[in-house]
Amino acid sequence: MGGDQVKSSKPFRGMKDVLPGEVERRNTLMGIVRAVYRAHGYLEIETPIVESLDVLFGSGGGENEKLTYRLLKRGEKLEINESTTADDLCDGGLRFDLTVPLCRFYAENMHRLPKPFRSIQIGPSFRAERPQKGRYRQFTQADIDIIGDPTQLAEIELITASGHALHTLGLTDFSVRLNDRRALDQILAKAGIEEHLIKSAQIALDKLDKLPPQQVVEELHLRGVSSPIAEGIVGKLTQIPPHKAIDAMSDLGAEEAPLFSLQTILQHSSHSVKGMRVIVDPLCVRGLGYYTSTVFEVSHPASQSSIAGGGRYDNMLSRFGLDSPACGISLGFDRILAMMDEMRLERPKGAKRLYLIFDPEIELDVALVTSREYRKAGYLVSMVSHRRGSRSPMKRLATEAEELKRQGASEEFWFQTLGEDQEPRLLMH
RNA sequence: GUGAUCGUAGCUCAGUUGGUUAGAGCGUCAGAUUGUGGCUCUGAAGGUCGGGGGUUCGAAUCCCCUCGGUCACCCCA
Repeated sequence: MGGDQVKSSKPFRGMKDVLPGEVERRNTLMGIVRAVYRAHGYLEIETPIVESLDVLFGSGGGENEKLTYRLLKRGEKLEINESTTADDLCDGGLRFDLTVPLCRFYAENMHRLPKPFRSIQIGPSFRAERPQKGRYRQFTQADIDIIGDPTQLAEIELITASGHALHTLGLTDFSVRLNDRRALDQILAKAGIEEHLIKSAQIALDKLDKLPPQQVVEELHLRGVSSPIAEGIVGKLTQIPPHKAIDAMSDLGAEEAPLFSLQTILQHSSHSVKGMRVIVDPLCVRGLGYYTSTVFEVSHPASQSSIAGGGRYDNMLSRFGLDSPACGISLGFDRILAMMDEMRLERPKGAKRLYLIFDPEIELDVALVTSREYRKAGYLVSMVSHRRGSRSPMKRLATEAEELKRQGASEEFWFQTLGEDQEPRLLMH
């Protein structure tokens, strides 16, 4: 080490350290989500954070390729001199979501899995984007997926379970926007938009809930849609009354199959969770290319960006030679946490943390026995060594407890000084 | 990836038109005091002013580059 310059201790760009109090809180909330999902019959799995680029870019990669962290080949396979493109140098990458790995996992292990398979996956994904509020380069997703159910029952179950999870976290007033890509495709085709522009046009139309219509018309034009068509379609789509979306979509040229599907999902999921609103929104698009029909997005007034999203991706398993329908929804865990922080939602009381203050010179044995008893009784016990007569540790303990609470911990803090107190006394809650 | 903005002690920030040894509060450490624990008093430690280069007699302060944070776009959890 001698002579080396001191290294920066900051985390890598876009990455975050997580402090003890935050971890407490994350674990608590994650536990709630996990418990709700398990109660709905889902089974938790884990997949590696690294997948081969072949798997990750299986189809239409597009935007994903840019956002993927790649792993250099190792050893002799790494031929820097003869390689010309990044992809020649790399064979693996960090997953950018949990859906692609799930499909690979299912294809590999389906013989040992129930059918249909309801999975839970909670873990980090990585995207090489420029960091921003509510956008990190590493972020935690909590996914549930159903593989092997082609009916709308899958969507209904997913919406119900994730709504239930959000509700159990203490959230209300969130809404699920629901759409079917096939319907929007049909509407746009009917409106005269050329086949190859439909995808692009949808991305522009997705912004209608944030931008003024005129701006969206301009963007459509930039993307190659002629002005009269752009104005026409924007005009019609913005006039759709929320409660008659399905009828309106039918009038605009959407066919029966997707509309019936939407109707079924809407009907059975809209009253399934208290505090959750489900609406059909013909403008809900979602960027990921792999969705085939149903898409949904969950938003909350306290968060600018969506807090969950998902949809049906019936073709993805075909990458692995399977012909299975699949559908899933992903909670943006970090976003939900950040939002709940800002809302200053009341937190459920956590465990009791006890500082057991003792004099190491005369009471070590008593302290060890006592702390074991308190642990058995359910306390989280920290032994605090403090020589009798020296400065009281109370201030330090109080300050540290406050810091933990600031970070997000929700436990009660207790203390007991051996030789003085007969029982734990409340420090703060 | 494009654009904007910011970056001073562990934390929150001051720092006047560039001018002598860069400040405060909180926290930390030491000592004193306090008979109901986190009070009070005194003192101390702690800063390559994100990093590098330039302009200048002289830069935290002006210019360039770079790294990092924040925000918008893109896209998305």
